[in-house]
Amino acid sequence: MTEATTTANTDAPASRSSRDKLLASALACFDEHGLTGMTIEQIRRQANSSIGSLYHHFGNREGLIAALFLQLLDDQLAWSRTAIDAATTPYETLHALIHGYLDWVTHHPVEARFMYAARSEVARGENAAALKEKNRQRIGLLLAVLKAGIKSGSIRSLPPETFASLLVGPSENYCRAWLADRVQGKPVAHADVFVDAAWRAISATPCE
Amino acid sequence: MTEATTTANTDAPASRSSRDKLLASALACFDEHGLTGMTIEQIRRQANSSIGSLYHHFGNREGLIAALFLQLLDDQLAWSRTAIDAATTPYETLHALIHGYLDWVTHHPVEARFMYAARSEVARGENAAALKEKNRQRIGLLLAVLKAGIKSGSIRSLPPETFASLLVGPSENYCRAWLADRVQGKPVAHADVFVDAAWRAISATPCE
DNA sequence: ATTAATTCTAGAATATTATTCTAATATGAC
DNA sequence: GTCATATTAGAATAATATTCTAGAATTAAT
Repeated sequence: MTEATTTANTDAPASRSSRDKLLASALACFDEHGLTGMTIEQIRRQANSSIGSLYHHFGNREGLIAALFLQLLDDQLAWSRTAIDAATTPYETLHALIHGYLDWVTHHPVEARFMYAARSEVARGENAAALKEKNRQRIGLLLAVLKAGIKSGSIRSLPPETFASLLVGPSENYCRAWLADRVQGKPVAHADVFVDAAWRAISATPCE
Repeated sequence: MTEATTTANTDAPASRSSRDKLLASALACFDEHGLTGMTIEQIRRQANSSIGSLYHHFGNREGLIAALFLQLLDDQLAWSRTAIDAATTPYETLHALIHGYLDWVTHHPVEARFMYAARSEVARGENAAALKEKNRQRIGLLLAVLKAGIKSGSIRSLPPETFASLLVGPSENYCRAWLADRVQGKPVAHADVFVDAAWRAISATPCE
């Protein structure tokens, strides 16, 4: 579903593996019925697959949800990876991070809605460790940049565990609101507002 | 469960209605097994109730979850209501709002975890309207204060639909991280950081 | 190419869980 | 007390997840 949603797939539909079709089908069923409403039978039928095949690939319902979640998480990180790696200053890093996040959600609303809905279940299930590891990588990368900024004086000293929340908290909150139809403007349309707010929150000299 | 967690209940346990016992039991089962893992049978047994009673009060599983969610939402709003009403300036309002939120989550971790987990399901179920109405009330109150602030020049002009995210986004994000054991410090311990960040985000003169 | 090992698919059988349904019991109004 | 209504009970049923066994496809080795 990664490929299918991000690019026009040049391969014939039949070339998509059974596993991928099941993941794509799970996402579609989630969109239609919600996380608790979607059933194994629906997913299996829409993927033209069998119960046996589904359980062979994913073990159980939770495994299917976790697999979809982790794949989407990789997608999301890859989306802004290039821009983040190209950034040289803390501000550029922050800009790439937030803009990339807002942009990904704007272009993948169903995927994002699924991730918000599934995260807490994944975090307590069998694959909790895999999720924690990916989180640590992301946070580690970010904290390194910020600590350098603190030393150089461009970023003020704050409790390290609050940095991530200050940076992406407003963006995440707005994305959730958008996906729940509580606000109308696409997330990426407010990128400047959220980048600016993040910079004000952590910059030593926000008014210059 | 509301009473039980916020105050020492002076009534005898038997005085608690069957409905309330079911709600309390649902919360406990959620804590132990997660939203998708908790079963009607578990909830019924822990509440010393019957299947018929449960369905009489809540209609179905979704109704039970929604009832618990909406009750906790009222709890949460009431928690900081006094402080918010007492506030006279935009900064005081903002302070009361954020501090109250962080304080409630800190003192009601299980309830908060449940709310984060259940919100998206409630938002698409039968009780979506009830949730939307409560949200509108909260947002409306807030926007009134902010618009007055913009007119008086103390708050800068921003897209109205981004205000709520700028104010509570970081706090909410941090609370989720805390409840998922990704950070250690209690949310309310960082209240100053988040109040300050919110003020920087929306103030016309953050550096004075 | 043939065999053997492995992976994958199928779907009936089973187990688990949610929900319905009917009857009985309490509660409150008059 | 009698009626009406609300509540409780739990067996019966329906919906759903999971297991299990067998067979088909694929791969690797010779």
